[in-house]
Amino acid sequence: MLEDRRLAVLRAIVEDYVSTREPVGSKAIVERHALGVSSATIRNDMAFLEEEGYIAQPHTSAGRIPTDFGYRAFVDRLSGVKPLSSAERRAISDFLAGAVDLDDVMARSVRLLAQLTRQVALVQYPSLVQSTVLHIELVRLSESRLLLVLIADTGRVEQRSIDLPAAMTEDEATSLRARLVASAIGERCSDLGDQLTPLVDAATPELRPAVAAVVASLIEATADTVEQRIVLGGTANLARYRDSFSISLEPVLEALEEQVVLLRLLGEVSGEVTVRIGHENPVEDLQGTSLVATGYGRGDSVVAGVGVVGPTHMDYPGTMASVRAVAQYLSQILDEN
Amino acid sequence: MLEDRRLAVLRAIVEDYVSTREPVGSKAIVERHALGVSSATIRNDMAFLEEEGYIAQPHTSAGRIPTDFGYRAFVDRLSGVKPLSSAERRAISDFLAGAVDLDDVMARSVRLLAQLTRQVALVQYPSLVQSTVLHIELVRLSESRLLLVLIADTGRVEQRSIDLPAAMTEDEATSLRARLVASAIGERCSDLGDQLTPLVDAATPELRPAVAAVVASLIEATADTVEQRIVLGGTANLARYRDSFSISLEPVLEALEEQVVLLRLLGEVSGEVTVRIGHENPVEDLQGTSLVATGYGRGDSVVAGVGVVGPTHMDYPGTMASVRAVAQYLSQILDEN
DNA sequence: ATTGGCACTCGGGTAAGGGGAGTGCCAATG
DNA sequence: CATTGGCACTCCCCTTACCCGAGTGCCAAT
Repeated sequence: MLEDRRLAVLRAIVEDYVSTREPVGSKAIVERHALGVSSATIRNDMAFLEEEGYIAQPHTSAGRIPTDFGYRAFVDRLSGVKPLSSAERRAISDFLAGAVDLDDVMARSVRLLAQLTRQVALVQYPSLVQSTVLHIELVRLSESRLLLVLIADTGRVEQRSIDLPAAMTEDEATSLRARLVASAIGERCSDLGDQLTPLVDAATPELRPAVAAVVASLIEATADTVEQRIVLGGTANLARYRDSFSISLEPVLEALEEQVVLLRLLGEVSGEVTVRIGHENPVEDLQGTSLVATGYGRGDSVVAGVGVVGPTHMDYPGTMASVRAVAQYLSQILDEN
Repeated sequence: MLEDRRLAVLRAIVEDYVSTREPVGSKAIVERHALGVSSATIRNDMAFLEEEGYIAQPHTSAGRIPTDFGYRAFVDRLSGVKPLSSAERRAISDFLAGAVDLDDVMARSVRLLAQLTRQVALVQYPSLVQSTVLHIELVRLSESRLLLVLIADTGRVEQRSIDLPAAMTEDEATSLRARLVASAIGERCSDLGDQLTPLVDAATPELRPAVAAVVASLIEATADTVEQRIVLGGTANLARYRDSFSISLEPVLEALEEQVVLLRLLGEVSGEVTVRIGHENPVEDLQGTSLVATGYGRGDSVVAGVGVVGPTHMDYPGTMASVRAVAQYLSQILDEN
C-alpha cells in the first residue's frame, strides 16, 4: 500500500520528466496525478526514493529527476508495453510491404523505426552465420579475375572479386562453379569451411591455388567478424536532444559511426526486448544514452538485431512497443522468403 | 596594383576567418600578413570590399566576415588547389587498396574523405545507367519466386526478388536465364528495356506473364530514379560546427538523410571540382553550408559523384584537393576492374 | 593614395539583485 | 504512525546595470 504509492510517485516523476524534461516537484505531481494525498506526503516519499537512489536533485532546491536506477525500476516494475494503435501497425506493414529487396527492407526499416520513435534507429542485416546457402555464382571477369556471389536464404547477397594467382579458362570456371554449387548449396554458411576444403584437395595441381583462393574468399566473406552489417538512421533526431547528453553529442555521433560499437550494442539481443539504461551501456561514449533492442528472425532463431538509441529520458513503453513491432514485421518478411 | 592589394585583403580575411572563426579586424590583418601598409589603409580597402559585397560586419563595431560572394571570389580568383602531402596520398591509396568489394570501396571512401576533410562526406555508387551488364543470374527460390541478380561492369550488384504470377519449373527458369544472359550481357543498362522486350513477345503464351514480370523487374532496377545510391559519413563532424549553422544543425542532418536531396547535390557533377557556396545551394536547408564535389569514372565518362558538405567557412583549397584526390583514386580502382 | 589620430559604437563579460519554485522540518491531527 | 498545513530557507536563474576593449569611420596631414 505504502510501497505502492511510492512506486506510483516514481512512475509519476519518470512520466512527467520524460514529457516535460524538467525536474518534477511535489506540487506538480499532486496536480497532474490523482494520488489522493497532499504534497507534503509526496515530499516524504520523494525523500525516501532519493535515499534509495531512484531519483536525484540537480540542485538543492529543485525538483527531482530519475536516476538510471530509477528508470530501471520504472522499466522493470512499472511500465507495461504500450500497445500500438492500429493506425501505427498499418503504417508499419504498409511501409515495409513495398520493399523490393533486402537492402530496401533494411533501409525502410531503419527509416521507419527512426520516425516512429523519433530517435536513432539501428537495424542489423541477417547474420550470414545463421543463414544457409541458397546459391553461389562465379563470374569470370577476365582471365585472372573472378567475381564470387553468395546468396543466402535470408536474402543477403555477398560479393567478392578475386585476383587469381594464375589464369583460368572459361571451362575451368564453369566447372569450378558447378562443384561449388554442389558442395555448398543448402549448407549453413558457418559450415562452408568444412564443406569446401575437400574441393581444394580434389583440384588438379595447377588449379589448386586458384581454387584455394576462391574458397578462402568465400570463407572470409562468411567469417562472423566481417560479415556483420548494421544500418543506422535518424541521426537528425539526436540534434533535438542536443542538451540532454552530458557534454555534447559529438562523441555520441562518433560512437554511432563505428561499426564495432554498433555490433557490441546489438551483439547480445534475444527474442525479448532488452533495455540498457545509461551507465548500463557497455560503450563509454554512450553511457548518457539508453538502448532499446531486440532480435528478429525466422521462427525462434534470432538472425539479427534491431534497436533504438536515445536519451535516458525516453518514452520506454512506447519505444519498446515500436522496436518490438518492427522486429515482428521483419521476422514476418523473412519468413515469407 | 590597388586591385591586387584589395584581393590580398580579401584573401587574408577569408584565411584568418576560416582558421579562427572570428571576425577579422584591420589590425589583425596587418599583424598576420605582411602587406606593407597601415591598418588605416586596410580599413579603407575593407570599406570598399564591404561596399562591393565581399565581406560584412556582424555588428557595427566588429571585424569583418566573408560573405558567400566573398568566398566565391576567393575560390574563383584566389585559391589554387592545395597539393596534398605525399603522406596523405599514401594514406589514401593504402586505405582504399584493402577493399574487398564495391560496398567496401564505397564505405572506405566515405570514411576516408570524412577524415581527411573533417566534414560530412558523400560518395555515390557508380550509376547503373552508365554501366554495362557483366552478368545476369536468375535463381529459383521456390516455384513461384525468383531472385534476379544483375552484375554491372562497375562492380555493382543489384538484386530483386520476383513474385511470379504462375509457377515456373526449374527447366523453364534455366532456359529463361540463358535467354536473358544472351540478350543482356555487354549491353548498357540503360538499353535493357529495348533489348529485353523482344524476349517477352517470344515467350510461350503461358510463360509470357512470368517473363514480363522478370523483364519489368530488371528494367525497374535500372531505372535512373531508383538505382542511385549514395553513402554518407562523418556526420559527427557536423556537431563540431554546431554554432556555425544559422539556426541549428537539425535541419541540416535531416536534409542529409534524404536520398533525394543527396542526389540533387551530386546530380550535376562533372570531371572538374565544383564548389557551391551557401545560398548557391539548391537545397533550402543546406543554404548555410557549402558543397565541394566532383565526379569520378572510367576514362572520361563520369559514372558517379563524390563530395563533401561543410560550413561555408571551410578550408576550400584543402577540401578541394582531398575531394579531387579521392575521386582520382576511385577512378583508378574502377579502371582496374 | 596613405597614414596617424581620435571620437564613437556596441558586443560581451561580470557583478548585483530579486522573484519564485521547491525543499526540509515541525507540530498538529485522525 | 502516516498524513498534512505551515513556514523558513536555499538556490537557480532571469534581469539590469555597468564597464572594458576591440574595432570602426572620418579627417586632416603628408
